[in-house]
Amino acid sequence: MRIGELAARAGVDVQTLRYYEREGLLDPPARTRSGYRSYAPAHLERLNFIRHCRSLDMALADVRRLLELSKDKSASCDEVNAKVHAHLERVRAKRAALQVLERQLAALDAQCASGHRVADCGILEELIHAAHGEACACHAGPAAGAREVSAADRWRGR
Amino acid sequence: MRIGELAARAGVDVQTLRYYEREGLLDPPARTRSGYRSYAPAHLERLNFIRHCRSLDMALADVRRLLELSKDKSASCDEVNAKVHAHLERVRAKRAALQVLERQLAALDAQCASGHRVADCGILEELIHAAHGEACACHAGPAAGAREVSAADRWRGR
DNA sequence: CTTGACCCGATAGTAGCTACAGGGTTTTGA
DNA sequence: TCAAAACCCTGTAGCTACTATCGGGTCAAG
Repeated sequence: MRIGELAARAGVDVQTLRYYEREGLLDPPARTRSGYRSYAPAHLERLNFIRHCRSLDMALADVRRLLELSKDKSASCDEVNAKVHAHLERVRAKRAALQVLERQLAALDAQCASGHRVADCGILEELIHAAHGEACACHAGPAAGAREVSAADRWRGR
Repeated sequence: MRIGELAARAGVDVQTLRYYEREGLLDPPARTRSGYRSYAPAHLERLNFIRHCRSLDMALADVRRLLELSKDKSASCDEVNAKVHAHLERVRAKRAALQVLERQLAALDAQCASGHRVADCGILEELIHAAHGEACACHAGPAAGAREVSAADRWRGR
């Protein structure tokens, strides 16, 4: 199986496969004489596993570790459980933060009266006004929850 | 006001301010003879506006546009309204996707029986099993909703 | 006059791809 | 038989919104 076929079968981009190989998630396949990658069915299985984990929004580093762990059948699976559980908690936290954010934006969106000029745009006014009250960020205003979104946006990087 | 003070007052990193300046979000301030940045109070106001928009998870490109628009008081505010509304819709979609994801992960997490070895780890088994059923991605399986999360993760980039 | 806190610009790194550029190879069909 | 199209290769740069580090300059206190 050449790279294009594997990519099509798994529904990913060819570039992504080369990227996974570079990152050590997919074993380097055999090569034809002309240097083309030649994949075995096992590669497709592994790739499907990776994509499934990614569809659950797991970090590639975690996926790589799960792949390692799954090789050693006699190893303890505590780490697997912990990883999945920790990931669930992060997703939970992020979803909660987005819920707060959604409410704030909905309120902002509702400010849009029929003012057609920027001069009396309720949204801009609200944005500027809120910005004033928020300076110094040393109190727990309504934006405190949302502020965590930006941080949470990077949770996979930790 | 030097950069350190402005950063402290707005609760951001000094580097972030230099970044905002480079990106055209903050006007270049005056400089002292030795080249230090010297900010006016207006810079703090503007910065607070930016940080408030960011706390609502808006993209910097959108913030930059809002700043431009807010200068011309006689301009139409349709674009402001549209931007905020579109942003709200993206947040809504992402939150919904995360909700689906959360359910899937919770189910996965519940698979963790008391098997202590990888060989009989319910989670790994489930991950591998699900990956099999998912190949080709041409049907709408339970992961279809979650798959949008990864895509949604990049919605700001579009 | 030295120590430490501050500041400068430039560069590189983060996650997970995606999109080139500038080549070589294989397949198809006229 | 040969040309075009479709595929493949490596390497590099781009995306977001920062953050960190480097090597050096400046300033205030003691």
